Amino acid sequence: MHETRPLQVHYLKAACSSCSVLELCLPIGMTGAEVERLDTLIVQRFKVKKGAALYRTGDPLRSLYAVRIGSFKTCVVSVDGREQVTGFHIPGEMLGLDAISADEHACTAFALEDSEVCPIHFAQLEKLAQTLPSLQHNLNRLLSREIVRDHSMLMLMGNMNSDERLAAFLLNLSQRFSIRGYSSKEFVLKMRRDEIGSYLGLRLETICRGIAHLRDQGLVEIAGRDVKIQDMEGLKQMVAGCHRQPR
Amino acid sequence: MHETRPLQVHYLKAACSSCSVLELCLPIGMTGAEVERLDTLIVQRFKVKKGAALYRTGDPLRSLYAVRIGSFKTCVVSVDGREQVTGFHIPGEMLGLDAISADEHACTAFALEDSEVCPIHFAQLEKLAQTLPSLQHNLNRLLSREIVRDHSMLMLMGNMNSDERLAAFLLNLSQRFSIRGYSSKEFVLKMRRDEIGSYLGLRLETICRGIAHLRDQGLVEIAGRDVKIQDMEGLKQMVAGCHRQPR
DNA sequence: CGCACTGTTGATGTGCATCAAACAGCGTGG
DNA sequence: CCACGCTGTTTGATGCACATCAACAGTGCG
Repeated sequence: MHETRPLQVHYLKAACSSCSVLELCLPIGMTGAEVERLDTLIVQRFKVKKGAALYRTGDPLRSLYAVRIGSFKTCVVSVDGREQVTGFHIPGEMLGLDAISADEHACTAFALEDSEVCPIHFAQLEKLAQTLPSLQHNLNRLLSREIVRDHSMLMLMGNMNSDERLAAFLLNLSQRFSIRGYSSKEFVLKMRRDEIGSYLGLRLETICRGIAHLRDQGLVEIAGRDVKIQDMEGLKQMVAGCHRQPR
Repeated sequence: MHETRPLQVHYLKAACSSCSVLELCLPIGMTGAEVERLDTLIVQRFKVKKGAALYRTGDPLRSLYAVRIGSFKTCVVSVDGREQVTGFHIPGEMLGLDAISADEHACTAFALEDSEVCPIHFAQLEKLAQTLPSLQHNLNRLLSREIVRDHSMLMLMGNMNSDERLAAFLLNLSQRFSIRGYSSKEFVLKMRRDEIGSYLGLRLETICRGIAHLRDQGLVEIAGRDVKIQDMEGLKQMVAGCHRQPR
């Protein structure tokens, strides 16, 4: 559902000097010299332990973060402490974009496993972007892509039944892994069932049953957190007629 | 739910020269001289008839649009033609931000009534933004604010029951009208029940029943499309404990 | 006036939440 | 080594919120 368009990987330069995944985020389409200037913003990568928060709702916006290794979930939390997962993030994806709105983070980002991020000082990024049109353009696109992604999620929440949501979720993950050079047919879920459930607007039990349904139809093979997609086309068809009542 | 922070109206200049509402969108915090330069981008406002599309999914991105008069809905449409309303837009709000992602519009914008918009040529806007840091910053914030708004909607879709969703919807509209100098307690819904339903992930009948419930509790008085909020605090409490199971 | 569109309300059905119980994996400590 | 507690996953039974189906009322317009 998210990021329906693949990033233009073939347009990339070596990218952000030594980083192996940043080539998938900000520097798309920038020249080597430009990327080197972007490089100066990134003071030092750092690690985040599994379960730890990279930032929390209300924290002042200092940096955006590019995931280098590992994975994160972002969630908004209500007054009474319950959470809605708003996204999962794998290497090459950017965290913290919603903080630009009010100069403070509007959600909390938790590491799903031991992870590593590149902080990108935002004030400096904005400043640099003034002199690098392509950088500015990429930032705009990154922000806009997040909006498109969220609209797809709204479509999912408003119009799809539980099995379709699950299929869409798996397809989306598959696609994102594929872009990053991992297998699109075999991967590992780093999040728990209840986190998938929150993300998709369902209970964890419903996720389990959905998995069973997809398995019964021979579409996937899921054991614990290991996923094997057996019928990609079948999954896609499931999402294509993406309404409660196909009639 | 959306736009939880009011725009900084008191910081404004006369704004976009002669325009009365653009002071609420892009030029926030810009100097008079800067606004005049922004002004050069807006070649001519134009009208959109009720029911007509301002742009459609797949249209190339030429301009962003600021709503000057009237109102719009934006929707994404699935293969089989059904739609999910992703937002409603009133004067001073920007349309088309999701098109930046791929240089083409990712949704369709319909006028809910006879309306008027200011097209802002995007390529020129980006170019101008290079020399006007505050303009660039405002664009970034606009994009980010849309992301925050969408995350609130996801929270709503994932965690609120039908009556709470309706209350949140009315409060949000109220707040936005208030920011724009209209009454926060009395306003007119420009959209149909089924459009509200699509937006909130509910059927139109459920919207009707929700309205009846809020009326029975003495929170609002709704006749047709005329809304009078009678107990703002009561509505807010309804949304505050925003979960299916307050326990 | 007649027709199309929109909104309201009632009756019925169902998809998913909820409640409950059992199981699998896994590290810890006796 | 096994017993254990803990976390996460799976599956079954039941109930409810909302969808669906249906009938009708109000409104506006050619």
